[in-house]
Amino acid sequence: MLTAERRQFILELLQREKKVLSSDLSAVLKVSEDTIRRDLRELAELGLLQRVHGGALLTSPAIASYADRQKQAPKEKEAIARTAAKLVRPGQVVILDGGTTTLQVARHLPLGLHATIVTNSPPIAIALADHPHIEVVMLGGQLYKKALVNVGAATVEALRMIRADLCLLGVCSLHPDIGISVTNLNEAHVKRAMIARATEVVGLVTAAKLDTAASYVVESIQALTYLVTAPTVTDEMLIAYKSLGLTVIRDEFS
Amino acid sequence: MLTAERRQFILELLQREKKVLSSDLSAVLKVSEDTIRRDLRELAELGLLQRVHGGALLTSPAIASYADRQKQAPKEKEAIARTAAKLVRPGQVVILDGGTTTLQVARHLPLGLHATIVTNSPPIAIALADHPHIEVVMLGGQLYKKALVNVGAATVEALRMIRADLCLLGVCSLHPDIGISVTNLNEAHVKRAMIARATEVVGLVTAAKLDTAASYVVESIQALTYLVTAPTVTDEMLIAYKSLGLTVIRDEFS
DNA sequence: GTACAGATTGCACGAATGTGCTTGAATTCA
DNA sequence: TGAATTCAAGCACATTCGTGCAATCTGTAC
Repeated sequence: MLTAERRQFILELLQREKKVLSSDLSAVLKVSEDTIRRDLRELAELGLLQRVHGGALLTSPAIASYADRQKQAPKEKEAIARTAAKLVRPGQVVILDGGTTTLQVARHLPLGLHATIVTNSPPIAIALADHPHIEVVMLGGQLYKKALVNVGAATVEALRMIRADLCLLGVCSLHPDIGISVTNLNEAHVKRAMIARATEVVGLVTAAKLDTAASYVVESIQALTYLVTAPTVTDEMLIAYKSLGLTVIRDEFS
Repeated sequence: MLTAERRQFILELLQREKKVLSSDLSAVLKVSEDTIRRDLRELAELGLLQRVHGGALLTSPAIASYADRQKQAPKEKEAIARTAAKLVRPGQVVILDGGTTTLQVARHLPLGLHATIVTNSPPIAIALADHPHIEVVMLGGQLYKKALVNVGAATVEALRMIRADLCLLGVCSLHPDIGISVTNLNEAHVKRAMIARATEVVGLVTAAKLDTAASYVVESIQALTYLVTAPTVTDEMLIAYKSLGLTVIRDEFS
């Protein structure tokens, strides 16, 4: 195994596990701990990980907490993301909201797909950077650090220039009567603008977010064209939404 | 076997195996390792593979150039970045250009610093997300994947709303007569707009970029207030720049 | 056919890189 | 505090790399 290859492996493992131990890596990769330490030191110098006694952690606390959320129900999110990614047609202009589920969508877009992705999320932009045929348009604004998305008047204003075919919206809370709601007013404004600028709107929602509400209301349920949810959600939970005219898409168990 | 034919074979094998070893290729193709190394070097220059010690790896072309550049002279870049980070005063609004050196600047800003950072680089925005007292303003635009920065009319337009105290500019090429130049026209437009919107402009430049020029000229040397460069650069190399009125800052050896 | 320029290749040699080991210092934990 | 682990620095060894140089091959012009 080549040195560069080994380091790439370490980074990938770190991405998945959130932390790595020198001793484990030494055993798994069958090289001395010295070599592992050298690897970790050099990767840390490049800013690709954070060196700590005994191993290494993901780069920054903020990204780590972001990574934490990424670990919450990853299976469910991935299933939703995979299904949602199939809704994107070649040549479309798609607004991709920020969030951990939508980040998964970005990762699951087929490599051959030609499309334009408009997003307010720096991590999504970076994730799409090595996608050969996707044009990425980034919406500027103030960075809302907790969610790693750009928000504010600049973001809403930039959206006024966009006329998209599809909007994939990460939904924090969904309730039949209250509608789509979030915990941050700026995010609400941006999501509302995104909905307004797309022909079809898809809500991505995990089971835990169904029938909940937060402080700031984005739009009513009718603003959504499709609802993509996990296979674990029962039909019963969805009756109220279907009766409001929503088309519900659930992935088969994979 | 023709040279072109051999290189084609290398690329195909790489596509299948994800990696190739110089020694293996030498044996299979019955040529010396020197020839293989030459092949790999030239293919890497074309961006068709990623050269590593011992062989080559498959690469996603867009992001590869960025990853490569991150590995070039990291020590020197860090020294420059550390020095440049000291120029930021509390409370200032600072435009931080994209690039590998400026990313290091972001990482070296003191944790206690209160400031606003305006940037067109998603990686810089993410790097600053865990900084407790820095407000991050992201400039939108089209993502230029090779450098991971946003460019285009939207970026320039967004800058018109900004009036910054300081601009830290990653300089690709610097020449006493030609000025600051870059390899991409859109980048040139953005850098020019950044310079125009800041009271003081700092150029960050590694030794290899001094006295070079690229296709698109951003501004003359006089547009810069300060030039930050590495301790390895000799006084002699800087005479021409100093005589143009530039204040040159070199870090002490660390 | 002959001469010549340019490209390609293999070889030699010194430099750079990667690895494991040893030693002594630093860190962590009981 | 003491013991165990982890770390950094230095050393030796093997591999890989880059460069300069000479030999070979290719195509072109005369």
